[in-house]
Amino acid sequence: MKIAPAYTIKQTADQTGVTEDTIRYYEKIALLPRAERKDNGHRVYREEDIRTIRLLSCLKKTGMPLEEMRPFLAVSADADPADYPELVAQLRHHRENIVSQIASLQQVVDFIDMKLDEGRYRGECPDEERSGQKTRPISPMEMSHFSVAGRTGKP
Amino acid sequence: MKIAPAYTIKQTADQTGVTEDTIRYYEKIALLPRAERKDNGHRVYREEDIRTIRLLSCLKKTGMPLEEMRPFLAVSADADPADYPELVAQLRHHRENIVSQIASLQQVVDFIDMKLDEGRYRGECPDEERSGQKTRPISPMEMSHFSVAGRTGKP
DNA sequence: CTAAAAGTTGGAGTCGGCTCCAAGTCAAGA
DNA sequence: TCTTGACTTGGAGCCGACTCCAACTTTTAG
Repeated sequence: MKIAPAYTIKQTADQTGVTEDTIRYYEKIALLPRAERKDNGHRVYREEDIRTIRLLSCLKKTGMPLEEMRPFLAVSADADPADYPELVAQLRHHRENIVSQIASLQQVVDFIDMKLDEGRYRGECPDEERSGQKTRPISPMEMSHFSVAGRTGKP
Repeated sequence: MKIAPAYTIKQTADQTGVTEDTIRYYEKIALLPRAERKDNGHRVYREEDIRTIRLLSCLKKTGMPLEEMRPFLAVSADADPADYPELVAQLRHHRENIVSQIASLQQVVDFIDMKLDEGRYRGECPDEERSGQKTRPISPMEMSHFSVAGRTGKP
């Protein structure tokens, strides 16, 4: 049988771009499960852990607070999410958020593009808070032809 | 001639979803220009200001630190960005970041979708840190058919 | 005239997310 | 044997981004 490759915390940090301190911190606040230890107490990481840490780092880049990441990890660690209906609901909810965030980002890109190839323009953001209605689920497809909402400059 | 509509800080807060305190804070740190005042010292906001605040709020949702937003505002306020080549470079740089962030987010969506309709899977994040090479500029188009990078589960 | 509502200021406090110690353990090399 | 280096722990400190407060000035309603 094959041996599963194991990594030190330093190697893990290098591979994920997350610092050792931060990895330990995530473990401390139980965002990551307590890592396996060697006899000398040193942490050992597996491919799976590295993927998990990458996922965290990825979510972090999107501005998600650490507390909101927990549902992702629950799903990431456990076997079947279908066993936890509440978790599934949370995940769906997060999906919506992210999709709408993609739309926001796409608008920022549009904003920049506009600014870069003409002088004056200001894009709008889709705003899930405004008028408390459900976030409209904009599909990634739909998003790509997002048109400019209004213009401010002279005609 | 028409009168330009003006808003109180409260109305502005309501319309943008940014609290009054935060708006004042942004002004304090000069992220927003000092707002026009009425005779009694109360701040007055115009459509333009509201758009600017929405832009900030939009950028914030993406996890961008306030300091990084300044270039956007410079462009937003000034006339022609082409006058400031360094600013243009910064904007392009930010555009790249955002595009790659969109890709990250899309992967998170994929991750969730996978998790939701089968049991176990773990996606990867595109990682600009790893091996210091330039962020590959993934176009929004290209992104929409992002395929799953690898799979861990059953065939 | 008084009271409540909506604003102003400066400054203090809070909270999330690290980041940086100091003190200690262990393993390998000169 | 001594030192170097990679790790461990608990805890303190820091910074960004608010958030709250006290003291004050209007303005509007009753």
